[in-house]
Amino acid sequence: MQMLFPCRQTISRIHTPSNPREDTASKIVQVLRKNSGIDILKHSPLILSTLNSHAVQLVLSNSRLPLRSCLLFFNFLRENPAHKPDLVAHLTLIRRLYDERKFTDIQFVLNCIANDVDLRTPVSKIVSLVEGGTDDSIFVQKLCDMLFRVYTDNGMFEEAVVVFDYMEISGFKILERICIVLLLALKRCNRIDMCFSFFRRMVGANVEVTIYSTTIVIDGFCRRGEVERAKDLMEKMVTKGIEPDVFTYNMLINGFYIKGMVEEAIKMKAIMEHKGFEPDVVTYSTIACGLCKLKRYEEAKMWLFTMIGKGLTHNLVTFNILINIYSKIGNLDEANRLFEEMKKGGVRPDIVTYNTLIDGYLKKGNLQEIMWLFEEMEKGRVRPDIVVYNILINGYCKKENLEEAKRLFEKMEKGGVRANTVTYNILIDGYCKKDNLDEAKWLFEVMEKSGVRRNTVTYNTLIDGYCKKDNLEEAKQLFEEMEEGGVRHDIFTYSILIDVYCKKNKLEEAKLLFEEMEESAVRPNIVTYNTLIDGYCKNAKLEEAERLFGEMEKGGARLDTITYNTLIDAYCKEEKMEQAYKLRNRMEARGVRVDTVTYNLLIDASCKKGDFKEVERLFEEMEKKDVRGDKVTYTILIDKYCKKGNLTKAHKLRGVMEVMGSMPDLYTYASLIHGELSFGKLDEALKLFSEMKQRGIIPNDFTYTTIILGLSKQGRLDEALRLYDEMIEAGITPNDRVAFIQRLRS
DNA sequence: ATAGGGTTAG
Repeated sequence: MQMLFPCRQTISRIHTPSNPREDTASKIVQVLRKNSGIDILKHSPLILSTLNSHAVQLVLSNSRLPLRSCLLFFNFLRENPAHKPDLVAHLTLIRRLYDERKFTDIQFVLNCIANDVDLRTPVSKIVSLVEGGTDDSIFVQKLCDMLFRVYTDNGMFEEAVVVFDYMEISGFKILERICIVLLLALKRCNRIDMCFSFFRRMVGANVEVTIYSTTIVIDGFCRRGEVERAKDLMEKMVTKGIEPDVFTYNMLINGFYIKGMVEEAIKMKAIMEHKGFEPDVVTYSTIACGLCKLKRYEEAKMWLFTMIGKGLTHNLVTFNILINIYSKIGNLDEANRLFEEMKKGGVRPDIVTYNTLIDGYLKKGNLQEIMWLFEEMEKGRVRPDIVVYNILINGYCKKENLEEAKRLFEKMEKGGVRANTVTYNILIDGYCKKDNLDEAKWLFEVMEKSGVRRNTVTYNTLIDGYCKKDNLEEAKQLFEEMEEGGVRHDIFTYSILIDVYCKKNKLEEAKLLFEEMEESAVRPNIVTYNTLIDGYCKNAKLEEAERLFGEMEKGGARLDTITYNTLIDAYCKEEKMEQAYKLRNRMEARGVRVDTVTYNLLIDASCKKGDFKEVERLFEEMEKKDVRGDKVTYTILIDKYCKKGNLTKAHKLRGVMEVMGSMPDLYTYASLIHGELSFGKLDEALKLFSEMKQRGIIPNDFTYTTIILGLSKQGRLDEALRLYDEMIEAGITPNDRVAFIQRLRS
């Protein structure tokens, strides 16, 4: 303990001034008692030259000198390296300050002691120094309280605990109120273990602990994701007669929220009600938020409506959550209505409100509304923050406009808003999805250099990028790098790798990883299962897939649309249409949303069978069930009509799809071009070909090859050659069917 | 309380 307090000086006792230079002291007192005495003293080198520790002590303890003058003198000495006041001087002043109950000033002086290595002294020594002339134990206790507080405020937690120990040994009464300062400070600094151990010391020292301190520790555990431990602590305290209150319950509910355990959070709310506590706005908001995190927006909405129904009023947070819900489910009209309602009700929207709405409108492609929101923000002096930049940069990335995304990124940094981990993650994902792994990896390196922390999402994004590019080596290396760098693998990391193994027909490897995942206590979720089921399906192991599916169903897992679609696809591919329809009906019966993909699978299968009646029936059914066709739906049909030679119908459908808001993509164009060419309509095909390129759709090798062959068949060799070069330029490797071009060249 | 990553169909 002594080590904590380097103490170089030898201290004489305070209250026995045996100073041979009482002269100096009384001279100084005389000067200081005058008006502006301190200024006179500053210009009296003769007096100052005789000043020493004892003289200072005499001056400060002289009751004829007003306290104000003492403080001026003390500060003058502090600013003067030659006359730096020693520990005794500090303590003398403290004693005087205490007599006049100037506690703020005492804290200031104690602060000086704590922050000066030369003065720092063990609490026992300080006490022995002041106790020499006083048996005022209330003063000593008060001094300890304040010293404890000063150490805490300065982040000197170990020193604070030493004071606590001293107080315990001395048999002082330690108030919970004092200890809470340290508990809160430790929690704020994320020193949760120390927070808990100090709490235990409090209990051990018979401090009258209440639910207040207990809740601080519980909150600390919860925030660190240790909600179970928090719950255990609560239960243990209940046996000691300390009952949780609304705050405690809310903290525990928040703990479950952090871990994504909404069901547990809801259970906890029931318990608190059972114990006679009314859930408040925080309780309901936390549960609603937890449901939002799980994308269960309808339930989240219900909870908030229940809250309002109970007469609890909306605040900024609940408005923001509700606006977020409507934004996420795409009902921007309702989100905007709430936005107006909150303003009318006198709740000022904040940066979160604006960001939420901007994100919602961006995903709807409504740029006009976004402009208005930005104008309103400026008027309300709400400054754009990193989150809204990330939203916009992400918008550009998802539209594959990486140039604009990067431009905004640079503009943002020039404007003084620093990119964070999320910003980089967004851009890295953008470049990965654009197949520009070099740029993605470069940004990954830039993060390191600019001191932006790389987290699990960063690694997952890049690993997925490499997996999708078939670069398993790089992916695996990053996976290992995570371990070394202390970045945790999570369910995404495993799912990404399990997927790539499934897709590469390495089912054994996938299963091995699945087991490894369970060992590292990462629980598989619906995505992991869907990935594996698809892996089995596509590797001719339908029975295995069915087995896993049944296991999930029995285990009470929430099977989702993708789970069903994956199996329906497998049945369609094996032409087991009866089974496919049976599953479709089952998903409906279980309340699982039948979506566009489900219909696309059935429509495609019916097309392949040539059962157009069924195709039409399915189309009608989609309309009735309000399932919108997408570009894949239309492309399936367009392809079918092209193959049948009904080009008029195919083009008509292409028109319909654009009216319905689905843009034709690579596959659509490929079908149409192939259709035109098989009827010798080369110019029509060329027109489509340049149209798709104009729209920024990069043709694949199949499209290039088909067009090049079409051109060469009609003797238009120059054009064929030009396209061939264009294809090479685009980085597409030519296949055997156009190898003749090389010979043609030479 | 707002932003980022993994699974299905042509």
